Amino acid sequence: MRSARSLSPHTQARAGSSDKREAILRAATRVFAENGYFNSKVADVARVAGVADGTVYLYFKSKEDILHTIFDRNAGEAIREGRRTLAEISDPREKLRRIAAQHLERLGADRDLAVVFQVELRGSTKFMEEFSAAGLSEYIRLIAEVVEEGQAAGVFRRELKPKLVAKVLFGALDEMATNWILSKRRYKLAPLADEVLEIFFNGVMAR
Amino acid sequence: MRSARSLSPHTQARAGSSDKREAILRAATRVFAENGYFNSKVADVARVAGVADGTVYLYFKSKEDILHTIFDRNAGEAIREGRRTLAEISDPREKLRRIAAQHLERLGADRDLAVVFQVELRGSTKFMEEFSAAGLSEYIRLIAEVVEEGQAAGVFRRELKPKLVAKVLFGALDEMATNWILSKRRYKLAPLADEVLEIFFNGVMAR
DNA sequence: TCGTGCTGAATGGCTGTTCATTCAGCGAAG
DNA sequence: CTTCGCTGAATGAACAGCCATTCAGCACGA
Repeated sequence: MRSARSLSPHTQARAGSSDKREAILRAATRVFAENGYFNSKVADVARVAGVADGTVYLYFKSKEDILHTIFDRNAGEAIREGRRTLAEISDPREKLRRIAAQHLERLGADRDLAVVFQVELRGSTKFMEEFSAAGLSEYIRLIAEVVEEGQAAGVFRRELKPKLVAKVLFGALDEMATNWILSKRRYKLAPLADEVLEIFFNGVMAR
Repeated sequence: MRSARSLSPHTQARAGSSDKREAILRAATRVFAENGYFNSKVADVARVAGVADGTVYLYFKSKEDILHTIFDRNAGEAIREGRRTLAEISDPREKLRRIAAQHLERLGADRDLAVVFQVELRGSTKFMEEFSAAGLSEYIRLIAEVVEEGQAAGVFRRELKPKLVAKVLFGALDEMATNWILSKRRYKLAPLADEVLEIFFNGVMAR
């Protein structure tokens, strides 16, 4: 049922119902991040969320549905934010700078969520494919469009393939995020965006 | 072919024993690639390898041990090959070119193995950490050393951090590999090395 | 009293691992 | 050359524990 939430009109129930769903999602993100999706038990998620095992199934179809929801929510929001940002800027170089910064800021702001995105969602070709089809390819397209725009404007080299350029940038940022997660040393992720872009824009060759 | 029956009557042991082990590793690579590590049953691996379930445990301690062995073998060989190649070349730029080419050639040569490396081994922080500690960090170091060398020689920009430069290159190559796996369209992976390097060396900005 | 959200013990299927058993092939003895 | 134990690699049915999912009932507000 889609609207399992519509409770009594004048109570604060609105918050109650939604609360549990949110609690489960938050708990699942933490539990999946800590133990890995396949090693996580639904019972663990329920315990951390402070609800009974069965309650999880009042809000989600299955364990996998929880993972999907975590992905959909955050990927959707990220792409929406990206488009919004692009609309406000005209310089292609600056557009890429903002996209990269947002990318790393978002992941750097929530380590558990970052782990789920960088690690757990990639743990099987099945997830990878869905995940790739759902959000990743659109994200790459977003970047590639900015590259084309820059090429048209003459700021980016015209002989490069936009899609490939986009993947290179994404791959570099992705690697920063994965390294950050695995690193014992705690450092800020977001500032790396500029360092990556410096290489991406100007290359490593000495002039 | 399976024909590798016991060769000569007196030298059977080595080859025979090794055969089964190899068969299991090959089968596991395929099964893990197809179904994902966590969704693969030991029984499936055994069936594909043409041995009984129990036989798997004569050669491996556990299901996880199989995955580890697949990783150790191939990562070890890749790093050894990398070092060998570096020893034969002096130009840092050419060194990176060869490393990148080998990286993509190796993965492009065996799709199942590539899936295991790009997807299955990253499916949990536990694997990721071991995997990172075991081979990845050494590989990054290998690249970073070449970068330092290039900086000392004045061919690469001295203001860039070698480790970070290495990660950017690795990330870009890694992304090429992952995309290649997920792509329905069949294309050659290895040629992308030069396209990635063109961006990596010279950047995307128009002169 | 009803209705509703929630509970958590019970269920049932699944799968990694074990181990009692089989048997091919070997060397020794005749 | 033939016979005969013996060895240990290989087998695969059975085990044991795990865990996603269900559902009969509970508590509580209206």
